[in-house]
Amino acid sequence: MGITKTQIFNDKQNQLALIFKVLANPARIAILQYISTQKACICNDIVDEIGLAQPTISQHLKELKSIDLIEGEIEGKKVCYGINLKKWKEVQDILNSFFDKTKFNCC
Amino acid sequence: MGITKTQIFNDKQNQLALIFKVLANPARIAILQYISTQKACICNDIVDEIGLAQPTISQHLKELKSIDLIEGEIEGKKVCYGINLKKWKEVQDILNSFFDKTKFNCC
DNA sequence: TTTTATTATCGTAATATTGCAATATATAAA
DNA sequence: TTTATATATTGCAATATTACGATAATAAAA
Repeated sequence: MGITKTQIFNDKQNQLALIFKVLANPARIAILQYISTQKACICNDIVDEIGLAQPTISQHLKELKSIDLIEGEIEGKKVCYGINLKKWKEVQDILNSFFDKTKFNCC
Repeated sequence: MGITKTQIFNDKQNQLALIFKVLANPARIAILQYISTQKACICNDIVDEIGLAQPTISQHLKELKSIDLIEGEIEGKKVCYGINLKKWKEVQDILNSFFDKTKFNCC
C-alpha cells in the first residue's frame, strides 16, 4: 500500500533505514560534499553550485537537518550551514557497526 | 517534478545515492540481517521471518540483488540467498570513503 | 519606512516506492 | 502426467519523494 510497515521492524532497523533514506539522493550527497569544502560560511552559494532551484535546496537542507547531519547558524539575512561533525561520526559508526555485524554472522 | 535530476550530478554521487537508496528500507535491512545469520541456505523462511507477503519479499530481494549485495543460488525448487561478501566490503569501503573525505574537508 | 536580499514554506504536478492479490513459472514429488 | 511447493512477475492502489513557482518571513540597507 505504498507505506513502509515500520511497526513490524525494530527501532534500530528503522533508524538505519531512515539514515540511509536521508542520504539516498545525489543532491543531498552533493550538498554535503560542497558544504564540507567551505572553510567558513556558505549560505546559498549552494543554490548556484548545485543547479537546483532555491526551494528545492532549502527542502534538501531541511531533510539533512532533520537527522542533525548539518547545522544552520543564522548570520544576518544569511544562514551558515556546516557539517555536524559529532553526528557525522556517530552516523558513520552506526553504519559501520551494521556492516561489520552483518558480515560477521554471514555464512 | 518528482524525478531526481541525475544528469546534473557526477557518477560517484549518483552511485552513492543509489547504494543508500537500496539500503533505505527497514525490510531490506531486516532481510540482510536475517540472511547473514543463516549458516547455509535460507530460501523463503524470509517470508515467515519478516512478516511481509511473499511477492513483497521477492521484490526486495530483487533490489538487493540489483547492486549485487546478495546472491541467489537455485537449489531445486528453493533458492539459497546469501550476502555477497566481496561486494559487501566494497560498499562499506565506498561509504567510509565518502564519510572520511567529507569530514576531512570540513570547516 | 520602504526596498532589497536571503531563506523558508505552501501548494501542486510528475514520478517513484511500498505492498499485495492474482497469476505465472519452475521444479520436485506422487 | 498430475499435484504440490517455492519463487518470480504483473498489475494496481496507497503513499512518498522530487522539484519548482508563488509567496511568506526575516533582516539588513537605503
